[in-house]
Amino acid sequence: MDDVKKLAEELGVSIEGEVKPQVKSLPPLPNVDKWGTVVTRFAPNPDFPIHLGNARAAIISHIYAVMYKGKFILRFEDTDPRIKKPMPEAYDIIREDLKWLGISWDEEYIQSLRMEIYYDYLKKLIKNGYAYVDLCRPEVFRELRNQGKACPHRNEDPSIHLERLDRIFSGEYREGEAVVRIKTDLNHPDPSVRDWVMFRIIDSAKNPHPITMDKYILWPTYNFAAALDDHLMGVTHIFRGREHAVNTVKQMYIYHYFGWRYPEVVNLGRVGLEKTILSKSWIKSQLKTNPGKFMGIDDIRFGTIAALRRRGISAEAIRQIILELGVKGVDALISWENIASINRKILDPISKRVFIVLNPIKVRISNLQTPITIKIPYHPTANLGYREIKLNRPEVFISSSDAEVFKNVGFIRLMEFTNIKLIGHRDSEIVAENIGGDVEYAKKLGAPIVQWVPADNITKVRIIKAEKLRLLKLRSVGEESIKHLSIGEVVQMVRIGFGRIDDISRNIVTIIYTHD
RNA sequence: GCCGCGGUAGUAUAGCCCGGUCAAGUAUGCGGGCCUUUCGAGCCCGUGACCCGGGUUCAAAUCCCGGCCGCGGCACCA
Repeated sequence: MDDVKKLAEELGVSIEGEVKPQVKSLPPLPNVDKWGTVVTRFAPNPDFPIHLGNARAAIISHIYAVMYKGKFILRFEDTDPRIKKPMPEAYDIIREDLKWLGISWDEEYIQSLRMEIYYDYLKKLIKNGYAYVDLCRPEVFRELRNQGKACPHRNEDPSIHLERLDRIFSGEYREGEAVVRIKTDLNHPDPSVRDWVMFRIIDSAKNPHPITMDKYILWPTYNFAAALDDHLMGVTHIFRGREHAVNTVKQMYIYHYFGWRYPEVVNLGRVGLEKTILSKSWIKSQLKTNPGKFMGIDDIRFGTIAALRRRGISAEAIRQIILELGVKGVDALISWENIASINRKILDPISKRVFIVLNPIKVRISNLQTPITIKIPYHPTANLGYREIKLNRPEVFISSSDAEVFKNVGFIRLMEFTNIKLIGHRDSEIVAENIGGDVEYAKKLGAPIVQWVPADNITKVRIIKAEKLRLLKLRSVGEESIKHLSIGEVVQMVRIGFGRIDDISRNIVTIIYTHD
């Protein structure tokens, strides 16, 4: 042994398997010195729980805040009670998901609770002639805007607009009848930038907001609320999806009018997860039209954080994957192979090993004294304790695929127990003889080492597995100790793969298949 | 159509700003070996990539131009 070590040293090879940190670090942030303290934020829309793509912005923003000893803010952007109506439970689910991901925040804001602030600044903009209340019909405005022409209301005196604003507040206009626009460049190459909408009327009696109910009818758009808040909250670095690129251009106008400095922006590419559904709106519509076909918002075929957690993917694995993607603006499709490999390495040292047999075939063993109790450690090296497997009668189950091998080889080792020799088989039953001996003997015989379960002392196990977009349910049997695991625990089903205990009832344990 | 972003091995990523040290690093996958009472983990070795075409330069993955391909935006959504 020492010779090996010495040789390794001479060759400059490490045989200690020292833990390479391998923690990929993020590149430095631009212009940190010009801002002083780094302030980042994660600003989800609570219309649905967050998914892996959202988590990317959250994790990166949080890590940078920590890296620069700055501040991290959580801000719920819930200013559309009509089209993206907030889901009341989502606020808490998102908070929980973030905590689970290891993200903590220094400040939290909910935009629907900041309406008065938005109105204040809106009035300032109107007063100074930077914004106006537009009474044109949408089609009319669009027509003019596409030609680079001003709508007739644009050049009216600020006092008129202030007055109209009051009338909006008093409910004189209905949805679609008035809108507040910011004055930008009517010849901007991107028509959507031209005098974009800062506020619109939403009939909150018809579409009450879960937090403020029908208190407000004039709602800021994303671009107004986010732009204002980023400044008011002192955000210095913004990480958001590429789809927001134009929004930066739009929001600059507000900053320009107020004389503020726009934060540094990093546009991130979209994240996809192989064979998984990420789109919030898609998931939402599926759950609405086919509720019976799914396991809920955390159905393991979805890419929500809740789903990944339920499947047995660790928060650490998600963080590593996200870190590996870096801060590029290119889209990335994460493969399950990669995620599984990372997750495996995290779970392998800490998860219990248990015996589960798929498609059980009974093996009757002669020359075996029963009852007998076999004590097996839960983990080969980590100290996770032992479980006992009781055999009252000399009969065990092995999987049908192992049974086939047994028939060919003639010998097999029941893992951690004993070696047996094939005597014969009929129908769905194998007859064998206990020949005893240790692992070395099994190796000498060329006997495969397989997991097994006592035939008269089993726990029924249902394994749920995501196969692309289908859900497979595998029926199997496992050792009795499985019943005593805790829900949420991730175990390694020996020679099958990792699985998370999803449910334990008197007669069946449900395990969600994580990955190989 | 218009505006914008990007294209490094099967997949993901480093390098590109500040050309040479890049005959391109890492992870995963794949092939082989070792270890191991798992088809898991670990350890060795190997495999495999700069979208295409021009230009600048002594020198280009890196800079410039053109093309192709992919993606995003063009909402009274975020």
